[in-house]
Amino acid sequence: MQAAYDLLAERGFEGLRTRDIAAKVGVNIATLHYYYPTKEKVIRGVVGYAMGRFRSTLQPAGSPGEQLRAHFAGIRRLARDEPELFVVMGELAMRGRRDRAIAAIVRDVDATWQKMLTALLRHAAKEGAIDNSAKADDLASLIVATLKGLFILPGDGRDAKEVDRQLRALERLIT
Amino acid sequence: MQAAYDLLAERGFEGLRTRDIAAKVGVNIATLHYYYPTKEKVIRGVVGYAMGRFRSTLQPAGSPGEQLRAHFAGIRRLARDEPELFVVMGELAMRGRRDRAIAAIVRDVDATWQKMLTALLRHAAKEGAIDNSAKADDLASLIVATLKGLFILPGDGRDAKEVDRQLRALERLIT
DNA sequence: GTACCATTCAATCATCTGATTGATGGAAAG
DNA sequence: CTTTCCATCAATCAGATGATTGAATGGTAC
Repeated sequence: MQAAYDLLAERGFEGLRTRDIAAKVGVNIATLHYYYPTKEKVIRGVVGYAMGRFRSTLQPAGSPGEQLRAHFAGIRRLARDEPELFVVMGELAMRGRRDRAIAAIVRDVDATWQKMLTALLRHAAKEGAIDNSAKADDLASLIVATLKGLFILPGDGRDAKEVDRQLRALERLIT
Repeated sequence: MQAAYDLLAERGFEGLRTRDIAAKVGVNIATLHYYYPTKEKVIRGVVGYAMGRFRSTLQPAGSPGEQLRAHFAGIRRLARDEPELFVVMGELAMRGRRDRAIAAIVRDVDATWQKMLTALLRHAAKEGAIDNSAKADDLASLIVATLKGLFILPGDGRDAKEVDRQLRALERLIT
């Protein structure tokens, strides 16, 4: 799974080969097929691995008023420490267009993310930390879209400074 | 180019085959290779085709104060009328990670988009239509990221209503 | 010691895929 | 009419690719 995950991040679905996965593990192709009968099964495994990894970072922590900022900081740290994760998420998002099973999983993670953000925004609004003119769930889905655009898609703002500036602009808009 | 573009939107780079392109045109593979010696050349052609298509929608129009809203409406209309374009842009963005030439082109289009938005925001700020506490270019790059996340990546908000709500939330945040 | 089972591998298969070749037909040039 | 050039095609190639097979290895149970 680790090898497949790494190769998926490195070459995308376009360049993912069962032979390469087996080679990276240092094992015969037949051995790979012994555990994962088809390439599809391998991919399913990787999807679970990657999504679990992302899910585990969604748990909010810290003082209520600071949770939103903490969440952004957490995502930014994740992007710095494990950039492959966002590449894989992009690959999965794209593949979700043509693969119902993957689409369902991606949708599920998105929904979890958005719900968490919604709750977090409601909290912050009650404390008066943010403006609550917009409905929390609308704002949450917008923020999710922004963060995805910011971290999943490769863009101009790839250097840490640029991302920092963009996140600050986002915080300023919300609060 | 049209056939290759359509197939790229339909199957992604992962499933793009020269044979299928030729078949879609109703022509022999050798004929395709007669005009485009390699698959790479075909792809370059499609990139130019797609990016030109998007670029042509970036020209702002309408009364100064309404240009921002008009821009959002234009993107939304484009997403409705030509959803393939955004799929292709997503494919290109992803491939840009592994293909310097494509990355440069994508970066260029992004920069054009962001500059246009920056100018548009400055206009609106002078008119007092929007808050100008944030630097225009920071805000512009943030908006580009949001729009990309909203339209390029497949998400929960695929139905027109959801997108409408998200765009309205974005407008409310900015103004 | 023998039978059984899980694991691994070298070799191989069938198909896919980008690309090439040599031939054919037809239009333009002389 | 003949020559030349352009466009197209059927056929084919070489390498890649997902998957399978049958044999070998080593460990466990009886």
